Amino acid sequence: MELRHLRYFITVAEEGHITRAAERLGMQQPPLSQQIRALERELDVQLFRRKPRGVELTDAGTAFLERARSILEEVDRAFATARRTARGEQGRVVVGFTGSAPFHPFVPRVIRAFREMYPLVSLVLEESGSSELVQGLHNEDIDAAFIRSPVADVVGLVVKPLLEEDMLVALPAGHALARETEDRALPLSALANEIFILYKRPGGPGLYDTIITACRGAGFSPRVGQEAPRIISTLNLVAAGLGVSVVPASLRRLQMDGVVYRRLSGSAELKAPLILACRPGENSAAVQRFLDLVQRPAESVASDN
Amino acid sequence: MELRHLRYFITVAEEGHITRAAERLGMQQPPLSQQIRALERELDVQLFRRKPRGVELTDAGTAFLERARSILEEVDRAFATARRTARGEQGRVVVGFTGSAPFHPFVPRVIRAFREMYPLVSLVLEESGSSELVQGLHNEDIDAAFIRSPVADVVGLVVKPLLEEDMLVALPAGHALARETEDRALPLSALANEIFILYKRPGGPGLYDTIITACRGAGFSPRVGQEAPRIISTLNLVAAGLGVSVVPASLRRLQMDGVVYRRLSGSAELKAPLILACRPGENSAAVQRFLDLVQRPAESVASDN
DNA sequence: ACCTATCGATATTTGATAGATATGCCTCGT
DNA sequence: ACGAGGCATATCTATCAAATATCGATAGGT
Repeated sequence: MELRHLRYFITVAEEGHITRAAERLGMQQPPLSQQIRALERELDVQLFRRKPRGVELTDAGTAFLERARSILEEVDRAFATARRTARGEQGRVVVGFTGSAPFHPFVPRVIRAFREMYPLVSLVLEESGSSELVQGLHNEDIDAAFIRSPVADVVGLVVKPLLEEDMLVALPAGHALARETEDRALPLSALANEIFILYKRPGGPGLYDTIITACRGAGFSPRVGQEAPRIISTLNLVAAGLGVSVVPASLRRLQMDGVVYRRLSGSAELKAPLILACRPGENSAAVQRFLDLVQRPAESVASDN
Repeated sequence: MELRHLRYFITVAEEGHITRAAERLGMQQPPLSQQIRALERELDVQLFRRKPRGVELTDAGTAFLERARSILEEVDRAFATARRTARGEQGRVVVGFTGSAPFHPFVPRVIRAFREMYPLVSLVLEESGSSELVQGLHNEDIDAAFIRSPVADVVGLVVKPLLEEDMLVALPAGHALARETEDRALPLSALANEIFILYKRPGGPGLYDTIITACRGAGFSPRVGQEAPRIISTLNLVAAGLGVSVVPASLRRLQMDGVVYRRLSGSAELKAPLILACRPGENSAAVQRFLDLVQRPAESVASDN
């Protein structure tokens, strides 16, 4: 059996008339009669009762008609699905991000834009640590990740800097340096005697190294206090008065009681990058759409905090 | 597109290898390659990535594979449905019966047997008055009906007597005739002075006429009291002491408080028939199965009450 | 690094079969 | 009774699926 038989059968059933159906199908009556008979022979079921004026569905024919229609519909749907999947309009994209990434407005903005442009793509979001994200990319558990800094084991991954943002110092509310006018930039060297609460990623260098290096550049070697497993937890420690921290500017959105942010000056190298990591080649079209969308406006949006 | 393309596609997807798939399909590799390409061309979607050793589904191909499989399954189901419907193993049968019919064990027995033999046929049961049932047969609302007596407007319907059963007299519990030993038959003439509560069917002769005729044959003209719209309601009136009634023997199963049944003698013609009515020709196979099943064992079961 | 086996693509031929043409036969309506 | 309408049958044609032969690319062995 072929779909042709179903198409013919449906038309004949709808017309109740082989000759008219043949006309509608753009063919002659005899071959249509033959194909219908061939279908009946294969089914070993009489689908039509031949009447002197036209044909009429048998009960078996009626039952078959329903099914035949739904089969053709499903064929159409299968076509549409394949095409949409090929075009990246349908499918699944798993996006990972570190805890600090979504605070930069770029990330939620681009995710929202993607959902609007490709509503049929199911977008799975996963927050996790940078090393887990990199691992996830290798395992093909995730397709793309927003991370904060170049990672060690990114060999075999594509890493694209999206934007850089300034870093702020986060001070406990009662701190001496927090009393000054907030919007005046603080020289990094002013923090020489502070205890630093830093986010230390287990596997490889992150913002940690960036900060240490910047401090050295400002002429002091920072005293590092407690380390926290996630950026947000460092702020909890700052709020508790255990020290100061240096965090990406977008974290300012996270208004925590007991934490005051101040801009830093004289440390041009103290920037927090936002990086997109993905697997090279072999990405599904939907993933490719996502990557394109993320990178295209990245330049224009750039660092508008 | 034809089902052939789907069959080929699925096999290639499963083998990941065109040459092996061709082998499994009992054909050569080049035509299979061509058909796959033709499918891709029609879809305008690449379904396979050609690798040096075999082929590999693309994401679109994976999405399409699922659908393709379910389409072929649905085709199989459509075939099975058509065949079963043709054989009468699937479909719908609407059976009507008058209120008194199901009390004869033959009716529930045959219905149960049908359900067991043809579990895929949805059997709809409808209790209704004889004239409504006849009307329903004409309107094609019902396919077969168990009725009690030859009906007037059965023209155009097939009417098949299934069995005959004796009739009993139903007496009020306190009645003089009810005091005698119950299992001794009562001559019909003994009821000469009783008031008869009879079921009077609006459209045509029924048991009503049978009873009147039998009484005349026994030498008296019955005094007819209240008439009830359904046989069972006559028994309510009997229980209330408003008179006696004559009902099919199977109604004995309906043990009502205040009603006593006695056999009748000397009235061979006083029989209650059970009749199967249906439309001539043009019945669905499932209905035909039902009619066959009802009539085949009807002779053997006959009148075992 | 080269050579060879593997496997898909391409080119050409063959064959099956869907479809066209011509005609027959049955039924209904006039 | 006759003609028109409509499906079936018979025969022919053309298309397209499949077979055969060959090419080309790649991976893996030596």
